[in-house]
Amino acid sequence: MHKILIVEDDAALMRGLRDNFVNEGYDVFSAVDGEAGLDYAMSQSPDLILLDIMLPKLNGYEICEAIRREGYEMPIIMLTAKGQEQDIIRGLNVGADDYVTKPFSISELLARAKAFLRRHRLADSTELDFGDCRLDRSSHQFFKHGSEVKLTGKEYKLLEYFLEHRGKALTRQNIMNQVWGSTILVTQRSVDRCVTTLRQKVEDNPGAPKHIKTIRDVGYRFSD
Amino acid sequence: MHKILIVEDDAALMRGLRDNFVNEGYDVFSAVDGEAGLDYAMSQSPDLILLDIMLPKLNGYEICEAIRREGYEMPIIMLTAKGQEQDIIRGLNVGADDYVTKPFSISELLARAKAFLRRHRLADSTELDFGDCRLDRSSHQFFKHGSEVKLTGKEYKLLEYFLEHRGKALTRQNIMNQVWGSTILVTQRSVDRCVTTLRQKVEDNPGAPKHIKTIRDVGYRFSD
DNA sequence: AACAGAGGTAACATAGAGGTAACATGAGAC
DNA sequence: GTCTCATGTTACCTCTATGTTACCTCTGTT
Repeated sequence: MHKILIVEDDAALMRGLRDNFVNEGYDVFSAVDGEAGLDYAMSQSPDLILLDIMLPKLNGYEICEAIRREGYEMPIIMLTAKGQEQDIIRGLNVGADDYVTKPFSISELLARAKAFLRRHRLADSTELDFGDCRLDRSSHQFFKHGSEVKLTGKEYKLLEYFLEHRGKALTRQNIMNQVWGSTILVTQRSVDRCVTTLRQKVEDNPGAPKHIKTIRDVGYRFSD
Repeated sequence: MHKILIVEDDAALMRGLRDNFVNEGYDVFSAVDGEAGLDYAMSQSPDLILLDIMLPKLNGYEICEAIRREGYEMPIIMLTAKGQEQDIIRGLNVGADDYVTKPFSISELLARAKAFLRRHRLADSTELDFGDCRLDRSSHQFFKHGSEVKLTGKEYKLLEYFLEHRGKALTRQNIMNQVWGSTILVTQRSVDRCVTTLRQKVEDNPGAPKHIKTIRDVGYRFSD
């Protein structure tokens, strides 16, 4: 079941959108102002966001920017009343994936949303390899040099997150948001600790890690 | 510090705009006719331009067009007395990024300007190149002649600052404010020391630096 | 040439970031 | 209930980045 967040302050439009998406079998959550929308996006990490631009408290651009800044990567579709080029460009610049101009056809919007969700799912390759290791998501197992090494839940999610962002510098905050979820309050040192245990299972020489590198004052980086 | 150019022939409006932007900490430059505005834009390459349409000598459209023709890409916000759609479209067609219709609210204009400047910063290319070197911000790595050279946190930030201000004379005070942060109190000699270590990693011949030049009695300048 | 002042840089001191062991807590299995 | 294991927290230790100082070199001025 896909979770969809709709951020829209026009009650009538909201009702229409909600009904249609619920009908298609999505789990719909709604927010009527910018702040609530941003809060929800951060804490619940929905699979897709429909985002109006003109909103009370925080506008759509600001929300979009904030979401991306925190490292979330779910698709965002902007709903814009104005068709002006500059609005669209501005939206795309702050990290939106697509936009529709009001008034829009619901069926077109549904089609676009479906396409994003499908693509997102397909992009998940079931096997993630690096070095002589393999993470198999279908069986939820990790193999090193051909034999299974048991990972705990957090270790698994952390490794998965690293593998989906190879080569990128990741801050502890990014990692906490994505692996722990931003509703959970844990110390940043918990990230360090989990990294340590993961290194002991993943690295040949955990004291001199080859894959999970520390970037002082920043966070970590995974390299193949 | 962002440089803003205001081209406006109405003295009262100019004063109001200037005061507000100076208050927000921008470096404001002004021109009261089209020719002067264009000259300034070309020679100083400000970070943002506020451009009135009705101007003596050259009108706003002509200036905008000329700036873009010369390859400059800073954001331009048009100030237009007329709200007619066609003026707006004409402005966008000749390369403006946004417009506000007089009379406009100063705070709205400030917000838009801020958004453009911020986006410009975010849209900054993730890779910064010079000579045979490359700073990759997404992975937080520095490469020289194709192989990685490790930079410390300060060295990284200092190099990033240099690269964002190539060719400009930077005083030690500028550097301290931007790289160390103006709350941190350190000796200016700390800047020298950091420059030295950075040179040893960046320059082929640190004793005779090619990129990080000293400007006696002033500070430093970075050149490609 | 002598000097003064600016900047380069080696050497040292130290704060603080991160690794990690040890302990605490809490949930699920049985 | 008890046991076990995952995971968060704390404390301690190590190591490195970085600020400061001191001394040297270079440059420009008289």
